[in-house]
Amino acid sequence: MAPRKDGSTKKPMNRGAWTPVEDQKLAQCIQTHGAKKWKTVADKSGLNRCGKSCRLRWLNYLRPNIKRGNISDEEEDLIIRLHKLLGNRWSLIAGRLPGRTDNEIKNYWNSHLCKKASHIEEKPETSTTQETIAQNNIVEDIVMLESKDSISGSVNSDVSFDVNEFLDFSTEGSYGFDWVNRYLEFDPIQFPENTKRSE
DNA sequence: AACAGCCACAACCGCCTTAGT
DNA sequence: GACTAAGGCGGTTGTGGCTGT
Repeated sequence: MAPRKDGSTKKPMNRGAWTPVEDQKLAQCIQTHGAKKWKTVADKSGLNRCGKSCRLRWLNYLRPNIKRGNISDEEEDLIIRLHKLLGNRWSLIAGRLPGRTDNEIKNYWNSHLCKKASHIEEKPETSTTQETIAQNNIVEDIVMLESKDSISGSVNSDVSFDVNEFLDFSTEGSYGFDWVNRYLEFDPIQFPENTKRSE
């Protein structure tokens, strides 16, 4: 077997499905060391798993407040809309869906929504040039906001929403749908002022 | 009942970015 | 500024379960 790219040529790491015992050990270790120092967590847990693997397991499965399965129609609709805006930026999309992981959304997209979306794509009755330009601006806004998490308040004077509110999905109730409705439910013909920024 | 094909999901891989020195 | 290790992300693969024949 060729040496792994991560440089670990020594003792082989555990791979494959996680056992309940491993989950328990990992959770305990994260409680002690925090969910950030994955190298430390991997070392101290004694699981013989790499940091990456621990991180993935925690983020996708063990993390508290995680929602599993039963993606609602509302969430599904949001995923489709966000994917139309953001493309395969799964982590960004997941950031708008509290309790959902990028991996889960990615899987759900690939297995459920990919065909559905391409169906919709085949008859792009609502896609106008104006809307496309507006959507591109929204994507730029989102990416920019993600990179400016230290800045509070309005980043772009043309964008009339609060950044902290925009990025705060910590509360179960907020759900993150308001902002997207504000963006996505506008009709460029009915609300031409929404597309002004593209001029 | 047995088998093949399909589907869903967990996990891994490799690349890129970021942080630390 | 250069280098290295770790983290983060998207793409891909492996596998178990389900369904149809």
